[in-house]
Amino acid sequence: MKEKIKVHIADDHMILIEGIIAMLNTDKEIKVVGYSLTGMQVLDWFEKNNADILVLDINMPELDGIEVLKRFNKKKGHQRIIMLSSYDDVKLVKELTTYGADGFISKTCAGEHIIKAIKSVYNNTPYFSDDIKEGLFNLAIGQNVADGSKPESKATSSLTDRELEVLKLVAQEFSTQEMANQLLLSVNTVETYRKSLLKKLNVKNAVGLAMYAVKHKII
Amino acid sequence: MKEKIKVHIADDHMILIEGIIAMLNTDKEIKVVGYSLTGMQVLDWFEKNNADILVLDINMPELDGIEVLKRFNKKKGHQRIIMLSSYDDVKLVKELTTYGADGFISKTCAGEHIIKAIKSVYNNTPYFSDDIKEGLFNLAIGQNVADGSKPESKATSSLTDRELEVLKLVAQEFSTQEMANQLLLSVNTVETYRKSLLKKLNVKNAVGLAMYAVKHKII
DNA sequence: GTGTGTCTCACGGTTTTCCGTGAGGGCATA
DNA sequence: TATGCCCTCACGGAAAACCGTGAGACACAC
Repeated sequence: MKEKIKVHIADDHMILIEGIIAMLNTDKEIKVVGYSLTGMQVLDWFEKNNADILVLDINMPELDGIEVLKRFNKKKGHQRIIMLSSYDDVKLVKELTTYGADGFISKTCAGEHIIKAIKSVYNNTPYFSDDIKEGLFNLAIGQNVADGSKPESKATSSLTDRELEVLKLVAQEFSTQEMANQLLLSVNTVETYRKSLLKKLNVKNAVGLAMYAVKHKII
Repeated sequence: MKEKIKVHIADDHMILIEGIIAMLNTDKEIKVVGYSLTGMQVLDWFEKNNADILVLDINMPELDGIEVLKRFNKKKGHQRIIMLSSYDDVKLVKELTTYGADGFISKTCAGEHIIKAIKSVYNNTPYFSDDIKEGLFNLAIGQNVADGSKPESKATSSLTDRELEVLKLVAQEFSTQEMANQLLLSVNTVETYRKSLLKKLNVKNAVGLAMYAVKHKII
């Protein structure tokens, strides 16, 4: 009998982790060897231990799955990573694959997909759950395919400190005037940052900024 | 041997449901007799079937747990309801208990708490998980207890169909003019809905609306 | 049949956002 | 030292959002 596939699970919901463990343990070829509730825990765990597969939730407080993925990639061994997405982070898929994600499953799909995904990526075959595929398809036919994602995500981390501050405040319903007071800046200056953000993030208005902040866990 | 406690589970994440089922089935006194992925499914299910306990997620698309709870209460039989909260909906606890919620558990706590909660409320003892208790405590000492939450959350699910449509569009960066075109309405009318939303949801601007939509999984 | 609520629209006014453009100072690095 | 990037601020104008108020039509419930 060959060795079992060693899996580590990261999600901020203990209940979900327990559920996945219970499910995975019904499969003879898979063994859960650890879990983490935060991004930091994941990195810590992999300092001292190892697993073949990391099932990684995108949405976690503090250090989110995206950030973990990025840091992981740098010193990546032979581990494969499956991203768990809570809402449809379809736009992120392309970007995250470049960072080394090997599979995507949405939490809304049945648990058996996790087992499928694990076995698939373990055999070097990327796995995408059906709704992710569908989302990608819709994205492709709905708008231009070969543009947005790249420059948009490229800009993602190219925000300056001030821009980031303003972005956070915008997403908290503050007006330009209020932000100026809070940051001890001129209203004009805050407006400049706002304009810069609109352009960089390629959104139409403050709502777009707020949604961006949510998606990227800036707030 | 006495009859098992019949449980119905409602959550929009299939994986979570499967996990909870796997866990609950390890307990001899509990039996999962059904599950739902949406609020509507819950109501439909209880039209034809019955359970002792309903484990109800607060955050579900379309008809959320709060609304289900309200409608449920009206024609409630002897069922007990345990609310599953994903983020700390501490402010809602008081209100939801008045609507008939018998227990609260946060998804961040271990799964065994669900079992405890089920047995507890089945014996007519309300159950609150530790972090919910802690949250309530912090709320109590941190700020005034008996204020805001009521009017704010009361409005929560009392949005009309049109308001909900507008809310969705606002959260997608559409301007009033664009919404008017899309909904075949006058700009004035759309503005009316927008104003109504601002008041009902007690937010300051479009960003507030968008954030509300995100929190309540309307988009 | 009288109220309650939703949907629809209007008007006038204030405030805020959005847009373009320009510009000086500081700091790093090529 | 020159180039580039960031931070800071300004002005003027167009567009949109925000605010209050009122009102007609329809439906449903008490």
